[in-house]
This record gives sequence, C-alpha cells and structure tokens, in this order.
Amino acid sequence: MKLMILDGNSIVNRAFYGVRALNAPDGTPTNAVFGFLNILQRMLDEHRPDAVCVGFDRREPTFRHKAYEGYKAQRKGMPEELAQQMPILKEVLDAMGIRRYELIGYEADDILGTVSVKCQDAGWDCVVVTGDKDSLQLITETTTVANVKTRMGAAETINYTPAVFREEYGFDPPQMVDLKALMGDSSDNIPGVPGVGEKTAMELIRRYGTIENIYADLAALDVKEGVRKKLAAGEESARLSYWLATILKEVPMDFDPGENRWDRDYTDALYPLFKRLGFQKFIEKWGVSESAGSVPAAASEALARIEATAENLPALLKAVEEAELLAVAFGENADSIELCDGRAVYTAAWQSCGEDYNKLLKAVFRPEKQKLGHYVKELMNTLAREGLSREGFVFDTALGAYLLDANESDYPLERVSARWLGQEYAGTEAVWLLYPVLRRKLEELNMQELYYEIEMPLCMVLSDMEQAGFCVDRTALYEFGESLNGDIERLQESIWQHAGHAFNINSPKQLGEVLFEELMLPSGKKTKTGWSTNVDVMEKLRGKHPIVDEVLEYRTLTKLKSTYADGLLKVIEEDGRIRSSFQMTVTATGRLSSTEPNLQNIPVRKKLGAQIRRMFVAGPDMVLVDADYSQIELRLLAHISGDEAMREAFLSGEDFHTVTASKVFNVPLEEVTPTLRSRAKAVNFGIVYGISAFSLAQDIGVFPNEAKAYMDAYLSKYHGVRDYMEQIKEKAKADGYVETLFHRRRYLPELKSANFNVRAFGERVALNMPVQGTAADVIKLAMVNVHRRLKEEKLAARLILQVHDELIVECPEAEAGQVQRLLEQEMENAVHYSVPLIAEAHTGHSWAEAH
DNA sequence: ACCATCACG
DNA sequence: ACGTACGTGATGGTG
Repeated sequence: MKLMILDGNSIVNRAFYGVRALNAPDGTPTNAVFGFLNILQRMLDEHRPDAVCVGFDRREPTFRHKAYEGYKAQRKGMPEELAQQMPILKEVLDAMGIRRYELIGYEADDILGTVSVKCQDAGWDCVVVTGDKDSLQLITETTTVANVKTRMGAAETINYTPAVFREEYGFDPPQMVDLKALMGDSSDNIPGVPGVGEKTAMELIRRYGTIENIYADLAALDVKEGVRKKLAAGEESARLSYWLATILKEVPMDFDPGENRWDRDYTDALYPLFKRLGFQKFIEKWGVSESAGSVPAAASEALARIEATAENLPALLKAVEEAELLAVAFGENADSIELCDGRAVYTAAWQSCGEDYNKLLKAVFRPEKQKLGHYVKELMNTLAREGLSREGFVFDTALGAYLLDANESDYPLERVSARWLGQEYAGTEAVWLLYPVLRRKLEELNMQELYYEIEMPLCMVLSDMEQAGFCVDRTALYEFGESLNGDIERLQESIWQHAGHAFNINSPKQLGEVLFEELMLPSGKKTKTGWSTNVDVMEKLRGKHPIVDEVLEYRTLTKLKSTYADGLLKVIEEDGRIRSSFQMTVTATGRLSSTEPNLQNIPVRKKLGAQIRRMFVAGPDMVLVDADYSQIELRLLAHISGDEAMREAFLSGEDFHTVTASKVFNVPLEEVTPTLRSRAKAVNFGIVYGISAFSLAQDIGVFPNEAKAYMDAYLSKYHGVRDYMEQIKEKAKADGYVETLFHRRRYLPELKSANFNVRAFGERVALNMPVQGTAADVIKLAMVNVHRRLKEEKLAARLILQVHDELIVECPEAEAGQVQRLLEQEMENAVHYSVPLIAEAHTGHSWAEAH
C-alpha cells in the first residue's frame, strides 16, 4: 500500500510562480490552483498511490517562531493574488474528497514528517511531494521524496530514494539537517554559519558527517584557517539552525493511512466548482460529471506495453521488421530503448537482454528503417557514440513544435503533448501520436520546405559538428590566462588604493557605493537594484577620476580571464578539442545558439580579446577555412522591402555604408569621411533593429534632434524601407505573427499588450525578425548544402562551427583551395534573390588568421 | 533564482 | 507621456 502526501503550501507556491496568469470567468485568479492540480495529476499518474492527502501551514506562529524571532520573518509577504487562491484550493480538495491536514503551531513539513513515520509504522510506503529541499531529510527505505520544480508551466520531478540522494549529495538524508545548520537557508531565515556557503558546507558534511563531529574538536579539522574561524564564531548559530531545520516526526495528530484511501471518489460539489473556475480541461480529463458521485478517471485507452524478455524477443524483432515507422527513445546511456509502432510500446534493456539487445538496435537503426524521435540531433549523437547508423529519421517532434511556436523556452515531450494533443502522453507513444498532428500543422503553415529541406537535414550536420569540435592550443591559452594575472592584481591594488579600502570590484553593488557615495562621482544615475556601473555609464565618467579607467580595464581583463581563459581551459577534452552543443530550438528568430561552451561569442572586437582566436587552431596538417556573408541582413532587407535605391547601392559594388552616408548626408561619394561612414553604419544597423532617434543619438553621440534628421533623410532616400516598416507592422497586427521568406513564423502577442513599452517592443521585433530570421534560414540551407557537397566530393573537410553569418571548415592543407571555392559558392547560391549574396572565404592555421 | 555585466552576430 | 536597438550564453554576486 502506498500513501502520497503533498506539501500544500510549497506546491501551490511553485504552481503560482510557474504558471502564467489565469482567471476564472468571474475574474478570480486561478493559476496557482490550476498548476497545483496539474502537478497533482502528474504525481497520481506517476506514483499511483492508494491513499492521498495534503498538509498545509497555518498562519499562526509556530513553535519555531516562538523560539527564534527571525524565523521566516519575511513570509507574511505572500502575494495577494496567491493568498486569495488558498481557500479555493482547499475547497477543490474537499470537493475532490482528498483529506487535508493542518495544525496550529506546526508547519506542513512537520505534518509530512509525522505522516511518513505513521505510514512506516503501519507498513505503508509513503511518497512525499514537495517543492522544497528541506523534506529530503525524511527519505528512508519506505519514504521517497518527489521534488517538484516548475519551469514555465511544466513540472519536472526528481524522485529521491536513499540511493538517489546519496548519489547527488554524497551523504545520507538525515545529514540534510547538518548541511542546513551550516549553510543556512535564506528563504526561511535560518542563519547557518555566517560566511559558510553551500560548497564549503557540503564538503564539511561529506568529510565529517555531522555538526556534532565538527564541533567535537574544531582544532582537529583539516580545513583552512578562515573556515575554522568562521565555524568557531558561528557555533551557536549552527546549533540553533540545526534545531530550526529539524522536521518533527511526532506532532500530536491522529493519523491512519487507511482513512486517506482515495479512488477519485469526487463529491457532488466538484462539477459546479470546476465550472465556476473555468476548469473545463479537468472536467474532461477527469470525467467529472454533473450527476457526480464516484466517477472513474477518464483513462484513455493506453497502448499495450511490452517489455522484452528472452521468450518474446523474436516476436519483438518481428514487430520491428514489419513496422514501416517507429518512434524511438533511449533510456540513460542507451542502456535501454523504447519503441512504438502504433500498436504497442516496447521496451528493452541491455541488462535483461544481453547480446539480443544489440541485435534489436541493429534492426531498428538500419538506415532504411524510417524513424521518429524527439530531439533527433541528440539521438544521433547517442547513436554515433554507440557506433550505430544515424540515417532514417523522418520527423523530430521537438523541432516540429519549435517551428509551430518558437516562443517556448524548451520543448519537453509532456508539454508538447499537452499542447498539441490536449493530453499529457509520454515517451514514444507521445511521439507517435504527435507525428501526424504536427506534420499536418506544418503543412498548413507552408513550412514543408523549411522543415524537411532545412531543419531535419541540419540535425545530421550539427551532430557531425558537435562531434568534430574545435582544436584549441591549450598551452597558449593557459599562458594567455596567466599573463593577465599581473595586470589584474596591479589594477585591483590601485583601485583599492583609490577607494581607500579593499572591496569586491566584481560586485556592482560595492563598486557603485565606492564610485557614487564614497568618491562622489557625478550622478551615476540609472538604477534597478542600485547604481548602474556598466560601460556606458563608466565611459561618461572617464577623466573624472583615475579609478574609472582602471575599473574598465579590470573588467575587460577579468572577463577574458574567467570566461575565456579559465572557462575554456576547463572544457578542453583529452584530444585537445572543445565540443560545443548547438541548440536548434532556442531562439525566437530561427538562429542557432551555442552552449557549454558558447563558441559563438569568442572575442574579436577588441585587440586583446581577439588574441583568444589565435588559440583556436586547425588540427595537425590541417587548416581552417573561414567564410562569412557580407552584410547579409541589409541585403535581405533590400530584397524583402523591395527598395530600389538600396538594391542599386548593393549592385553598384561600392561600399554600402559609404553609399548610405553619401545619401543621408548629401555629399558626393568621395567626400564621405570616416565619421560620416561610421554614423551611416550605425543608422543602417539601427534600422534593422527598429531603433528610435533617441537611441541612435545615444549610440553615435549626437543630439536626438540631429539623429532624428539622419533617420528622416535615410527613410526618404530609402523610402521602400519606410513603406516596408509601416506595412509589416500593420500586417503583424492583423495576423498576430511575422514570418521569414521560408515561412518561419514568430507570433507577437506583445502587439496586443496594454503596456506601451511591450507594444513598442513587439513592433521592433516585427521589423527585425523577418530579416534576422531569413538570414538564419539562408545560412542553415547553405550548411546543409556544404555538408552534402563535402561528402559527395569525398573531401576530408568538415564543418566545425557556425557563427550566424560565418562558417568554419577544417580540412587538410591540400583541400584548402577547393573548400574555399565550395564554401563561397554554396553560401552565395543557397538562394537567388533580387540582391546578390556575397561570401568571402579565407584560409589560415588559426581562427584569427583565417578570419 | 535573479540580476548585472559583457562577450558575440 | 511613455522609454528608448534585435538575437543569444557565461560568469560572479546577491538574497
């Protein structure tokens, strides 16, 4: 028997912050209740308990408050919007027939602790569902803790058993209390030991087990003197924190797990209540009906689930053989696999199948076997590691969901399923069911070419790039990092000298105090949480005090040191290469992004930073070929807007910014000065972003009325651009979205906002996205074509990096000339528009040399 | 977890 | 009168 108890306050909080605003027909906010029910539903599906109940905090002070004034001092601050939903949630639980428990003087945690022990005594298993980490101390062999996190509506949970906990923390669950005694908990105002943070605390508990052991003989600890001092000073605080963090397991309450049995035995009150709240989704999903009484869950007819065994493996292989299409997903490390052919969901694990498991994999991953997946590029990477073929994927449900709405931050299968199927299916069953739905939607939006000719083939290209990686000269990078130390130290000393005391220069807060309160530098305005100390502000203070330049240089150097020197050294692999991941479903415009590490923001603009690119090199006997588009976004703007003057400017072969300057400032081409050219350049870029005269003025350092004059001149010379700007905004408002030339779409809910700023933002995006997005489409298409040609022409060259308008290929020296031509050709001919696209390639032994 | 800052196109 | 350029990711500090 299994009982599930939820921490009502903690879950409702997660739900409140994780679910977008939602209201009942009468206007009452309901997002927290709605989110709570979603999480409840998920937990019921996952754990299938026999009994369910919920514990709540009470408003009254608890025994902890009485002993320690500071305890949760700030928690009165429950937002009004949430507070009004608490009684509604309780009403819902009552109507559902789920018991709730609250006890004056105690917290929900103490109820959870007590219930978990009573379950154990009664021979029941217990699942504790909470959003806080505190309850992890309750984990035992019979009590698991399901820790819920919400990320934009989707709940993710980790089920902690003693083993899972130990794996993550490196000590046992009861020691969670010791950990908290040392590190404290700012959200509960548990002080911990001042100056000891999470890292130190974890290390101490791993090594010494408990605070008792630590304080038994402080002198004997093998720790830094500073830490010993802090521990000594904080002993009293640690012991208080230990007591505060300990969850009670025997609060005075009658509790019998059997009395909490629950089998969706709703009361008559539930239907009208859900109607009132506008919870149609739950009425349908849970089969709540007017006539009420006990209604069983509207369990959809789930597919048969077949687990591979020695006996049925031949049958499973036969099913694979016969299937024309299979949805596939891997378990961890490809040690297990799940398949769906629309008739059943099959699972197989290496552990139970042994050699037969490999046989099954070989059958599934034959190139001609058509497959569906979720995040296919990741599946391909796994397959490459396992030495299996990556061919045969015809659809990626994550990629489909991204093209249909690029505004989501990520695309977990459950969420995609909920959105497009109206139900939270999981695993390969979800993939199987999503396929026809998403395919049809993509057709409706004219996205076939974008999807099947660009995004799907790109999976393989990116998978190859991720495996190839970029060779980095470790020694040179290390030495570069070391060479910064002296200057950083010198600057720090001098900055402290000017301030008259030591402080953390990396802290904007402390720096702001020094600059604007102690040194009284002029009106360092701009604030959100304090003084702004960013470059723009600091540049204006130049010459007012020697500390200013030093801080700016300190910033430059520490950025290079921490992010690029130290940061990149950490991720160089055994073979001397750095392997980034390219994200296909992140940006709202269609660009790729690069993570862990980000290789799309390696310095180049400033001299010192650009040194880093000398350490990005070709492998032995290889060279790098780097090709980039020249002003692709402006060329696309000329094409998309149909502006004849702009088009001719590009066709003339003259420098575009110079031509623009000549038009805007009304001077002959040959009289355009560098200043004029650079101002025209700023206007060109500003236009693409939907800039205002104010910001342009800020950017190029003139008065706003002057900037306004530039923009007016610009838009009258390039009046097609002006027309386009007006027309695209109108269209975006009418349609609710904008799109690229390949029909990549971005919805713009911002345009309907009541807030002026949000609306204005929406308008700028309406201008920018079609341009930036088309550029993204074009280079992606070029990548697919380059990849195909390198293969066709049997070259050893391989694409290793894309930086939005730039492609980098690594190849044997002998191939360089051919590759250079191939890159330029494919990039320039990916599309043919009314303005030619120009790409230039260079070869070198390092990125710096080839760029 | 969030902010501020700064690196890139 | 508003508040002021599009798109990203990593780091260090803070509560």
